[in-house]
Amino acid sequence: MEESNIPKVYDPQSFEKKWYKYWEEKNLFHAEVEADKKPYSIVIPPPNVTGQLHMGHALDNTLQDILIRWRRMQGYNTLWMPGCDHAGIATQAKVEEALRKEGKSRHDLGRDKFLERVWDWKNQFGSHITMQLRSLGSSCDWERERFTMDEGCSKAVREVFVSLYNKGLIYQGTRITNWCPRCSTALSDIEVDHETEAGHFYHLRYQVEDTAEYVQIATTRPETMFGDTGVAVHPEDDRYKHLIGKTLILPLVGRKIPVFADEYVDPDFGTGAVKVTPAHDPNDFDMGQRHGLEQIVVLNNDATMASNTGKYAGMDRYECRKQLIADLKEQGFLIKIEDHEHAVGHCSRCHTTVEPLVSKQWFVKMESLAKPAIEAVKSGDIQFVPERFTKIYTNWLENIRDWCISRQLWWGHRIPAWYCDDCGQTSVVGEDLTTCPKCGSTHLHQDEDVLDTWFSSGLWPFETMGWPDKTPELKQFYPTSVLVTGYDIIFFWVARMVMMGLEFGKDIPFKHVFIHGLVRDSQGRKMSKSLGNGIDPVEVIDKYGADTLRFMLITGNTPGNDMRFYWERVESARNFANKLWNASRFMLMNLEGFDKSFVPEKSDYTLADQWILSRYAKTVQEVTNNLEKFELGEAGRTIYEFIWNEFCDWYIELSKARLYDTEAVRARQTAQYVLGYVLEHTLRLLHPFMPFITEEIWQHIPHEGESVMVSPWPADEMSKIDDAAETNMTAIMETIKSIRNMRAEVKAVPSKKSAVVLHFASETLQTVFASNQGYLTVLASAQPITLESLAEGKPENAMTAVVNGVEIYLPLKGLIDVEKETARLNKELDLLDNEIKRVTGKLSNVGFIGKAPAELVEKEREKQKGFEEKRSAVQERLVYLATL
RNA sequence: GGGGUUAUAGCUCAGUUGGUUAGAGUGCUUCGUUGACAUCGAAGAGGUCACAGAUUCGAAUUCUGUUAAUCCCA
Repeated sequence: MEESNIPKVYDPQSFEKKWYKYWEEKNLFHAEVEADKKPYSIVIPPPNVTGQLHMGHALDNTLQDILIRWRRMQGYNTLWMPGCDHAGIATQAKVEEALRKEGKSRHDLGRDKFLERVWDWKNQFGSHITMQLRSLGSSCDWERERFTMDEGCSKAVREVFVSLYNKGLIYQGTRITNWCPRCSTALSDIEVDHETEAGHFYHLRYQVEDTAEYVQIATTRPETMFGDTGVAVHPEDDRYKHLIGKTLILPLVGRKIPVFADEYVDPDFGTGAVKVTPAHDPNDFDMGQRHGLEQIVVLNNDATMASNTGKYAGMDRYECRKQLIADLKEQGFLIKIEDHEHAVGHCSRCHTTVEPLVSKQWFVKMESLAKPAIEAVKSGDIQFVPERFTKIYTNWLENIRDWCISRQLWWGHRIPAWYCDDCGQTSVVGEDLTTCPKCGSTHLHQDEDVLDTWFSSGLWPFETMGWPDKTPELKQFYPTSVLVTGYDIIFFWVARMVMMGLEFGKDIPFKHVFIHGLVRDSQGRKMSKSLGNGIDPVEVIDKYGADTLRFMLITGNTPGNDMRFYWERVESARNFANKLWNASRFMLMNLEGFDKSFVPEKSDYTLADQWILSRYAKTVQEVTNNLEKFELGEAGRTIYEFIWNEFCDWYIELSKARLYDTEAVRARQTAQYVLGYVLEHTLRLLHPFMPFITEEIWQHIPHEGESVMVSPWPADEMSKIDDAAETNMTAIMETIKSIRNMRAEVKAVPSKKSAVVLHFASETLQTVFASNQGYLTVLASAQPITLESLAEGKPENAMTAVVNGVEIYLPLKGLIDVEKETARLNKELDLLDNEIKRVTGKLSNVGFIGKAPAELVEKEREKQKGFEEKRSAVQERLVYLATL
């Protein structure tokens, strides 16, 4: 039989690990392909393999786990596919940092040895984050765990690369890209964060050849001057029209560059004359293409000045700027320096200022891939939750530019391109190449670069299911049901998965995209390492339990919005767990004599039983509806309120009399039954949110089955809804509150009971109260209780309150404080007057009567009646008081 | 420059197709512990729903504008 002596206080440490192990041992997370079962699948947003769990992960995975556990209980064949991302730059940087501590660089080791080190690192620390996900309770199918660098994913990546290349959608080109001097690699456009910085406008003097005239050029980056190959002006700019076609002399350098006209130039910006450096600025690059200008690269990959910059060669870019300005000033080329705010690009990984740089890179042509991806969302095949993110997504895709996918790193999927040293042929093939298909030479070398990490992440929904093979997994679980992720990676990841999914998975990768916000600190700042304001979710789990963290994360916010982390909110969630814990304890302590086979007859149910069962049934409906709408926070709040405000605050109290009376066996058994039914079913409702505590309690109380996590989700409880019981119980509860209120007003001694007289408007209500008056005694300290009809004379020396259909009198032994009582009733009168004024105004408005739904008008009429009845009772009382 | 989000109780936030006496948690005040829980219970104070218009019989909720905060894109 069940154990009844469970600890007095909720102690998550004592059972969380145990249950996770139990679920894994019973293999409850695992999904087999079962063609006849309805599938529900989610692929995890793969965390960085060497990373550690932060609040964002905790939120993201809690949301996924709730959906997965809920659908699993609903009977779906449920797959949550876990895995990690190899995270090119981040992981490589970590290993390089470790090497640096040994005084080495990756170049000292060489590519192969370095990669061995990375794999060692991955094997050593790679399971760290998945262990942390387990401690959160994530019910992932660990048997299927994947890694973006594993064999299957590598195969998929090659397949996709070769296919896109053969379709002409991948090409190699010498173009301007963003270069991070610290990471020493090219970046895609979205890996650059633009920030407004305070900088300067340097006004320089460029002399017109063979004249005394000069053109004033304003630049924010004078050091790129060495790469200038022209100066552009707007064709309609009268100030410069006469110079178009003329030649300028580059200061200090003496090189000759042309003046040309281009619509791009904004005559109102700066001086209206722009120095053009095609190798170091994207706009200048475009102008250079239009006008056939030479590209002169003047910066090295580490952001020092190139050898073609004379005495500045080797200097850091900023050091050079300083020196150069000094030199220009000295030689009279500097006109002035103005303060100027401008947007500067930073590496999203390391925050170093990026350099736009011309280099040879691989690109994906986006236009034809983006089109169907836009269409899939516009047509509603893929739906964003909340809907507003649709616009963000489509706007980005509609203005998309080609995607630079090559990275000058070692850790990642190496580009499957081979170059023939003899004939120069480039071959892109799926298998490692040893002979040149063109000339048969064996002198080949593979492209040194690796692919952008997001290239393989983009294949995640289908590469994890065995693509390119036609696996049963793909057939059953692709497309996945929903993707859960933060709004910060819609471009990086979501959009790319949609494009790749449509192109290669031959279908959308997921039906819904459920977007959440960021978890910020209590001041609303982003949690970050540099600020040191991050809260470690593992610390919260250790101190308060995973259930507490989960519940805290999903309540008190709405989908798509950021939230703040407060320890007070953690405590509040913990208190809720403790409340549930103790409610269960209460039940276990009163289980003696429990008969599993006992089922009450309809006539056995008390009003309180009918009420809580009805409330429970409505809770099931509401929670299920909210989950279907992805309103997980609302769903959680609904269960919270049911458990705390209805089940604990009222039903448990109402059940006590029957439980303590061991003589009336049948009544006691009915109470045990209802208590057990509601608690056991409520635990199921709560299980997706708080898996551990619900399992721990569920296993203690009477139950069927091996785990609450695979017990059926409550459904079809409609027959339990009983509106009459709810109305009657509400009247009793309102009456109890009124009596408590009055007792508090007169500072009644808590241990002493008060006599109460109740007058009823209807006989039915009087009967209901007659058979339930014990509740008033226990919960409102009312005794003796006199029940009379409204027609009876009113008690004279008494306090008064009115609830719908009931007038409540609290006769006082001594004289009542006429002044205080009058003030209290006058306040009540004011309140009622306001309400009556409002309702009457509404009801005398012909527009309202005519246009509002009849049901609503009727409701307002009833309200009016209720308010007026109360008012006259209060008024009558005031008249009486005035006579004293 | 373009776009998004937010503005409701001291604080953090709910309020989902327009109709509630505008809610919760936390904090605050008063009272309460021999039988689930002080990680608790009871009672209470606290809001011109940012501002100005518009639509409507009716607006915290829809629309427009203003202000402030914040984010994304360029």
